Amino acid sequence: MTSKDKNTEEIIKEAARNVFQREGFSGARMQTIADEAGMNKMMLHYYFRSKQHLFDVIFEEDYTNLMAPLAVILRNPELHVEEQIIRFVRDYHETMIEHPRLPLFLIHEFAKNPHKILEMAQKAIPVSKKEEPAHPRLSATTFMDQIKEGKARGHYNKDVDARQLAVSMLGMCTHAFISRISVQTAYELSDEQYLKFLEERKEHVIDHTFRILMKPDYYKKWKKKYLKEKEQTST
Amino acid sequence: MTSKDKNTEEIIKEAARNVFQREGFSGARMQTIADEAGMNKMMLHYYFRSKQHLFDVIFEEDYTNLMAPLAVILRNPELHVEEQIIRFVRDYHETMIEHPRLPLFLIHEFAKNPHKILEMAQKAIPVSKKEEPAHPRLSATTFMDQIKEGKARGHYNKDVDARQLAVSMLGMCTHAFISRISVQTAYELSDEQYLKFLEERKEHVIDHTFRILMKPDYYKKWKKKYLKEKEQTST
DNA sequence: TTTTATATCAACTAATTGGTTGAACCAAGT
DNA sequence: ACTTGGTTCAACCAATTAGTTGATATAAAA
Repeated sequence: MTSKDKNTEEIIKEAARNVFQREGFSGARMQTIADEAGMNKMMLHYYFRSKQHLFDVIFEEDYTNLMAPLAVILRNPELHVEEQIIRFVRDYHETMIEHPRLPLFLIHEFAKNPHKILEMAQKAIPVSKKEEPAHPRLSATTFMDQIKEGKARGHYNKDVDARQLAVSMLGMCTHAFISRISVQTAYELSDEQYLKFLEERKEHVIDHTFRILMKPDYYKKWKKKYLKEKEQTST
Repeated sequence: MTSKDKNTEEIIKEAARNVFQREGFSGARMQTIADEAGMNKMMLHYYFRSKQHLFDVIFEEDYTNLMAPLAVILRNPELHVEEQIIRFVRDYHETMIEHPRLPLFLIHEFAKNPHKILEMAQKAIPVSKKEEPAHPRLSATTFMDQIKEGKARGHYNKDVDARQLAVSMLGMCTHAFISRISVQTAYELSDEQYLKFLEERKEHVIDHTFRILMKPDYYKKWKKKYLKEKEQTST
């Protein structure tokens, strides 16, 4: 039955996702996945042939569904940098609150197998025609250029480095998820409190990023406008 | 011979360190370690009994020698927060430029085995007497209190959250190391260029952190003082 | 020189773990 | 009823890998 097929396939993927994200590729055991899926080990091979293949399917799915859309925001030439940042940070947090182990999982496997995964990234994020196809890019010229422009207009700090800023922003996003246990232990937070911390963090990271990027006057103006907008959307 | 003993022991540890940091515990193979140490696999067991024990020795060594001293900076009641931040960020970068795989390695193993590693952390960083011994802490009350005081004096932004700031600072520190390949690929940097990027980053992260923390006027004053001091020390 | 303790290795064992087999099951289609 | 197709499983196999053995070298101690 194809309907039941699809179902068990999904069950397996869900279990595999959990185990892989928890243990990494080499730490994961097919038996563990089978157990958590509540079925025989054979099923995994029946539907996905090998551990490697099962992993690839899941990794690619996670990457394309969850990470790639985020990367795309920062390459969207239709959006102003400030809007790019706001959307990226928000979407990032909303996605990762649903998949808290994803950041560390992706980064770890990425580090262990850069070549293979860069290829996948290239497929998942189609490079726009104008750009050099030689090297895959993860963040964007657009982003950089717009910051240059903001400096010229006197809105942004002249001594801020766009590349350094981007790394800082990403770091601020990832760290709360990647180092969850340290943070939770250090601040003695329950799971619910930690969730609240993450929800709040979203707006803090936006704020932090803009404090780095913008000149004080422009920041104040932006903040006022931003708070007003937020109040309108929340009512 | 005890002198030769010490030597081979060090050789093994060095090889193991590399392999473990590269592959993680479950990805590492005893044979690989033996190969990279240029000796028989038996030697590893002769000197360190088991894979787990070898791993523990190295992990604890790395943690106590490299991470613990950094954590201690943020709990030092003798130092002003601003000085704490400057020293932490600098030391962090200097340490990790020497051991670029360490951050991801520690975080990954930490996430896989929080309980065991929290115990180790507790041993490595003796908790000062006044504090509640129940839960191990990674960052500090001192840090928090001083920021409160800075706000009261009107130096720091009232709406900055000390905990959020700490996570942001740590994230800004770690991310350049943890996501090296992404960053290097995105910006198309050679290894030397990446090293330069990291060297520069040190000062950027300090700057970013203070831009988040301080009110514009106070930041300007600090910056002026800071640049003057830097020029003096570099001559 | 002989003894003794440590260090080293090639070859082996034991345990783990990814992957396979062949039989049973089950739900259409005839 | 019975054939056919995909689905499921317990038991098995093969490969990998942590850990051991027993023999040999070496060099200090007697």
